[in-house]
Amino acid sequence: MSESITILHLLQSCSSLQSLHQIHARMIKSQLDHSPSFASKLVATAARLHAPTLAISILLRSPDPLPDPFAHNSIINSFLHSPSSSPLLSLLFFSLFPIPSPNSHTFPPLLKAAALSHSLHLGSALHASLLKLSLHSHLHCHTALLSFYASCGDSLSARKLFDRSPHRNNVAVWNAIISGFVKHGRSHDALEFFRLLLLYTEPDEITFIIVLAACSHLGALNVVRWIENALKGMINVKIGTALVDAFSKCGSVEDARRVFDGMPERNVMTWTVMIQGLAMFGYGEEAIALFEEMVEVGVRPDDVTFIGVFYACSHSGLVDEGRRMFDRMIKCFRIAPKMEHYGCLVDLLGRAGLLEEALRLIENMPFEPTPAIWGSLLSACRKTPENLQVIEYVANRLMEIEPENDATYVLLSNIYADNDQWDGVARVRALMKERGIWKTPGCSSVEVDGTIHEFTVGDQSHPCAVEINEMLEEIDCKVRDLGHVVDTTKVLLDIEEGEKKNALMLHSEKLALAFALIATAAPSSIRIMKNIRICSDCHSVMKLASKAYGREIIVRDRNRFHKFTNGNCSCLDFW
DNA sequence: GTAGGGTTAG
Repeated sequence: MSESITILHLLQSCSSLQSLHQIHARMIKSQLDHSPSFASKLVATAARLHAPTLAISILLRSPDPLPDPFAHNSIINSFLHSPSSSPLLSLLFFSLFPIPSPNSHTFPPLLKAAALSHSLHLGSALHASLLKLSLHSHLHCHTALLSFYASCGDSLSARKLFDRSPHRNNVAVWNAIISGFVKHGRSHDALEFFRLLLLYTEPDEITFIIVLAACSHLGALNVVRWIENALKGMINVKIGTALVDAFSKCGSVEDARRVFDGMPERNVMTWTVMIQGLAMFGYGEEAIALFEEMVEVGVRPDDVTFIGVFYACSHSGLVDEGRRMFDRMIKCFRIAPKMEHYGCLVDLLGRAGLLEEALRLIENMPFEPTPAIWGSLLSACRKTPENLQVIEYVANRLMEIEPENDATYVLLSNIYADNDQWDGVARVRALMKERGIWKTPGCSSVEVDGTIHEFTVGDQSHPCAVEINEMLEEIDCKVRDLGHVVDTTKVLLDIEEGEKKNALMLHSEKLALAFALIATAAPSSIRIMKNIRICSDCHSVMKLASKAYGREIIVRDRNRFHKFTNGNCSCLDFW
């Protein structure tokens, strides 16, 4: 075998930088390093081994310029994928080392880097280059461009490209735009596009995974069921895990468990989503039991699994179990606790009223406490409003670090309201006004006959707005008939003076409830999903409405479910 | 001829 063929084979199978150096020495000895095609392969091999800077140094030492873009493309890719590198470096390399003749392989990774660094400027410049080179319609460049605009939130440009796309029979183009919608909280649009996709082409596994994420945000249980049916018999670990997760997040832990039990193969993610699903619904003991089963069958839990485990403990008030699990995570599984784990533990202790222990934990953490840690203590404090001194201390710390974060103000205001301290509420609201803080509007969704209806606070844009308002009044009357006085004060505080009457129960989840009551007949249960950061105070209304209308009402507030039946709530949280 | 697009839990 000639030396050059041997070196080609060696480069192909090279798996360490040490052997790369040896091959390089051999190339110099046989003077092959002067050949542009060999130099190019050497550079590409260094890039493949996640050594982009070594690749650049070989590139610079190569005697002749390399006309083939292969070596440059490999370095761009290497900067994008090397664990210790930043995507911006691939863009920097591209601008500092111009490629003599860039091709269709050059741009997709650069566009991905621009998307990852949220740089609309750099991406638009790449778009211009693509147009200049007439590469803009090339399938992979076109998809990458579309994905770039969609994931940067420039949906107008994304839509423009998509509407004129010559590749609308290609599923990747659809996946790019649908995933862009999901990333920007427009899951409703994502589902609309999914329906449209079915008219043009066949969805693939990636489509289903993206769409299942959209369903999870919206609580589109029937769409998840439809997908499960469409996939009959073709459920692998990935799609099965996504299904289990989507079913749990849509409020059907039973369906999640059914899919989980039927899976022939499960990995750490599958177990983790099932544990989380049980935890979300308040089945803390079951979640812990499943964790033990997981360990017993030999699946090693990771750091995310423990988030689910702590979540289960805090949701079900299992304080000792939580403390034990924290020790076990460190000692038995050698997992170093991250900030998120401390956050969970702080939440658990805070909810149990052990504020001093929670504060001690924060002080003894090996990291500087983040706003998220203080925030998790503050929201946990809501369970024990009698500790107002600690609450005010924590809230003040938070307002110092993050004066622009609306969640802190709203939380503190709600805690004062829980304690009937209306002067406190007024103080916080005045502070918000003074500092120009805007509350992020909450958004709730409800599925009726497979269609998702979305509502924001005070939303009057629904076609049935008139009926919804009448229904809200009716709910109010029925609830009063039950002999309970609805405390609407907290709701009214959000609204300016003079609008009190109309403002009654205009929180987004109440609008969703009123619509669902009009649109569905008893005894069907009502599932309302709320994707926001802050809890609002609709709990008592939901409780009473479940009794007045004989309905089961399930409300998801972020990742916690509250189940209301016949005037009772099955969750331990907060209330 | 090598490589390139859409993707998985808190």
